[in-house]
Amino acid sequence: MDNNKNINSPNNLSEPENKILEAAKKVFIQKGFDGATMQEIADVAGINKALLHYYFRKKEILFKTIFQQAFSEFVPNIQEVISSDKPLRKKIKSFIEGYIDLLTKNPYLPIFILNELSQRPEKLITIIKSSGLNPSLIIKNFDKSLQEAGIKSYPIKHLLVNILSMCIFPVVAKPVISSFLFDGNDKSYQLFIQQRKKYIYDFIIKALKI
Amino acid sequence: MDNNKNINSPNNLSEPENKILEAAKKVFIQKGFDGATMQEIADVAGINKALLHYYFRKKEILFKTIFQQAFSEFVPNIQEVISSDKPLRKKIKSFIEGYIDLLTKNPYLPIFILNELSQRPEKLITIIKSSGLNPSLIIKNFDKSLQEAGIKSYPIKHLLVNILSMCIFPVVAKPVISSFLFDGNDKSYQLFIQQRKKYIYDFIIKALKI
DNA sequence: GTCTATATGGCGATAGAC
DNA sequence: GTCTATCGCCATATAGAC
Repeated sequence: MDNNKNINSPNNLSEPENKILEAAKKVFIQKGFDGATMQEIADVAGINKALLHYYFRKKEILFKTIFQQAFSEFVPNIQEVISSDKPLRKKIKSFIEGYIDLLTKNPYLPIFILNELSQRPEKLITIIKSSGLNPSLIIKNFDKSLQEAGIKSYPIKHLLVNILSMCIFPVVAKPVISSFLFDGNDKSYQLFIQQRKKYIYDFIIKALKI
Repeated sequence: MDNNKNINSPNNLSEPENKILEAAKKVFIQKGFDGATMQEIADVAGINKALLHYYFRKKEILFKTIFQQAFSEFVPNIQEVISSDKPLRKKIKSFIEGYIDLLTKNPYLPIFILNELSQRPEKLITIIKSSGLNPSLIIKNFDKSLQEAGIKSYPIKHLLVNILSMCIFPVVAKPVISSFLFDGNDKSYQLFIQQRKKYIYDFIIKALKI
């Protein structure tokens, strides 16, 4: 029996379980699967290694739990935005602003996801497929919006990838961009990212001639 | 004395040194610093661990050598393209096509660079700074081209990042894109990447109203 | 230069007392 | 459930024969 329920917790997990997950998230996202150690996760969680293995029998099990959680955070409420009944321009604007805010709050998330996914595609692809994301529905809704706005000349998958690229890549490539374009000045880089809300939007609107 | 020079080699390195570098590149790029082992590198090179340490005293030294080499491959001849005297549209077109070809040939390169750079920014930033890339010169030349083409309304750094994002991100995010947009079909994904040469170009040209 | 053998340490994982 | 102690393994790195 679990005599250690945390009544104040929003989920049904015991208190150490929550501390472990929080610690594991921090360590895995910062160092990746190979770079993270169970010892460090235990230290951050304020428990010892043995207890870690008591709750999550293997490193891989703990990792997959974290990865799944991270992936669902990384995928925003795009479905919601796209299927709303706002005009197309508003939809695009909301999506960009929301996503850049999300990325600003979780700058390590995308590179973690993308790197792990590159190194263990087979093992992780099932996890991302069970994320509840429905790409064909998104495509369908987005396509409808484009049709209504009279845009037929640009393929929707490329448009979708263009938008995502321009939002995510600058966060993933922070070290290069910050160093080469802003002399390592973090304030300038952060400002640049915020400015992108406007400039990505402008770019897309002009490209689509809306 | 080095009694093992490889006369046929284009560089000045001994034969085992070249085999080691080739093997290390393959392993490091595929598995990252933490995931790679000296044993595997030695195996791929067809030598033993001890010899590895004879030539490169520490894993980190070998890694930095590979990283530097990888980074200079990852950074294309952008300088050359930008400072040529072709019209702006041609410059943009050449750059996109050349870069996508480069990325198609080396699809693991960008995620390797970006991930290692995220995890060890301080240690690697000096390496990328010594890459010979001159960003302010590129900006300057590119800016001149834009001025001549009568484009003043869009900030150059954002434009530069937009172009790079749309080229690089789809390669970095291959597992997600392939799985979600193309049902895991690699042929379809590869075709998509090739199509991007045209669609990225179109997108930019329209956005800039050239 | 190249090898075998080994030192040394940290890793994931488990045993077993409490 | 939580701890200390420890196992077995594999990592980087070195010693020393040839």
